[in-house]
Amino acid sequence: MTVRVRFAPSPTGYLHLGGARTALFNFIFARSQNGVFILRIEDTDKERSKKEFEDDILENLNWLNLKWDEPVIRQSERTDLYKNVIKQLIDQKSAYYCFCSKEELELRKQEQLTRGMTPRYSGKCRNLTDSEVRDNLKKKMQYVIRLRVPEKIFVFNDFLRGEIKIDLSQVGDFIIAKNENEPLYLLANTVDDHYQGITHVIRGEEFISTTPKQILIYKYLDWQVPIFVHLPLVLGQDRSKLSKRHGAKSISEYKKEGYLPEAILNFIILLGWHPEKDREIISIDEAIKEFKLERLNKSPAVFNISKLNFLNRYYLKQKPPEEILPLIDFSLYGKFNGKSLICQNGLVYSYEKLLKIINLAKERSFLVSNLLESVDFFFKDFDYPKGLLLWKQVDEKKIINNLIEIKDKLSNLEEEKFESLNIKRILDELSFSKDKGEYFWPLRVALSGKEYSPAPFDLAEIFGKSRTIELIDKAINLLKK
RNA sequence: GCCCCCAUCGUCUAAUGGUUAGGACACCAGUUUCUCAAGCUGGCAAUACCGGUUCGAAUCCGGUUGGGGGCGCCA
Repeated sequence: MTVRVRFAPSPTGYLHLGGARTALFNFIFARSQNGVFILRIEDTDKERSKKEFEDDILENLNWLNLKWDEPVIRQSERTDLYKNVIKQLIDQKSAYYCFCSKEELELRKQEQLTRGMTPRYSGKCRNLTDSEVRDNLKKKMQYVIRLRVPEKIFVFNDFLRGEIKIDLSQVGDFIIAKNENEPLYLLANTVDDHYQGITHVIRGEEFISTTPKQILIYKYLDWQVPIFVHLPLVLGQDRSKLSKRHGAKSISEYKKEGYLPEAILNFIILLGWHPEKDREIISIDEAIKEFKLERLNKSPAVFNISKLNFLNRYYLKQKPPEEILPLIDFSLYGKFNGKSLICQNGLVYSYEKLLKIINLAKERSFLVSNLLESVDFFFKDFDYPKGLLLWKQVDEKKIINNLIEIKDKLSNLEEEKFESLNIKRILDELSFSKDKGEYFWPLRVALSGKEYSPAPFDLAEIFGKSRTIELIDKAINLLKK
């Protein structure tokens, strides 16, 4: 039998890390079994469902490269299907009309709660006769449709947790539809899982307690019950469920901040699953090869940003600069036309030079969004305090002298040899048997204006001969003042 | 309050009856270096508690405690 699994989000919020993780486990399981991964949008709640959220979910699943195999199903487009099932359940007396008012129910619920009981429906409308129901409907009384729940101990099997026992007498007859045309989650979800031939329901642990209710629907309709796999939850730093309402960041926010999809996927797959050997860096393709449902964890995982940051740095370092370049927003630094960058101060950087800059910068940042911050001196005129040029206790005159020496040597270096290796050699020769800092430090400050930066010879190559000389002159003049 | 789930370093986790309880992140130190970052080397750090089963328990069983989830005409 072909494995068929689904990710079934409701479009009532942006796709967040927890949702992406559920989608990922479904996706990986499907791929590992040569199965089918389905995306279903559960938009039965017309009040809260928004197109904006649906678009966000689709867009970000695509960005994460979690591609679904069949056209997207929207519950709002399948009302006929639910209608038939609701009718059948009523006809066979598995479900019934309930005319109790919301106020009445709320009152009873509060009463039960204060008495320390689990709130449940009394079953007041359970045994209304057909004619009573007809009369009430004729009178246009407000109603809902409830499922008849037997009072017995119900046992079901969870793939990870084994047998779970729930006392149905504590559950009570629950609402499956607002009316003949409007199913609620519990019903719509079950009907779709059945008609879409879902074999494994892989979803969050928060659904464990509703599972018996859903299985009851399967039983009433004589449908094959799928295998249930309840994933442990992802908890926030405060150890509560990571959810939209708790301000969990959306995937699109992570994207905007400069996280790479590879890093996010690697991060979330380790939340509740681990490959057999001690391995932290794992791609989705590798994970698919060795994925086994059995190795899924049962305990919740606390979300921890520093590991995500570590992974992002790792993947950023691995990524060739030409793949990073298109991800960068150059508008902060000048006009980028796809080939070269023209800075506000008139400096121009070719595509090749931008790649070199990215190579230097990616060692110093773990996010794409602030990648160029550490090397912004390339793109603008900058100032720095005179004292920054000084190295240890070496006096100003010596530093001026050294900068002049460097300048002379570099001036003599031919344009086409103005490369990092050659420049480094010159600096090494000048500082031979001396404290290297006397030469490297002031040049580095002259070229970057910063206390911390990449190596001066790398900066010089990218700046090019004339800009390098210009910046050295600027430093010398600053010292002479 | 009631029901359900869970329990190994601060965090993510490995070890499915026999290991000095392993790895990764974070943190700290050393190394490299003109600076920063990266890299490399090392260090700190855990089986929640109490009983039981067993020659032997992180692992199996019971209880306690702690954490989480659910108890909607939300999903």
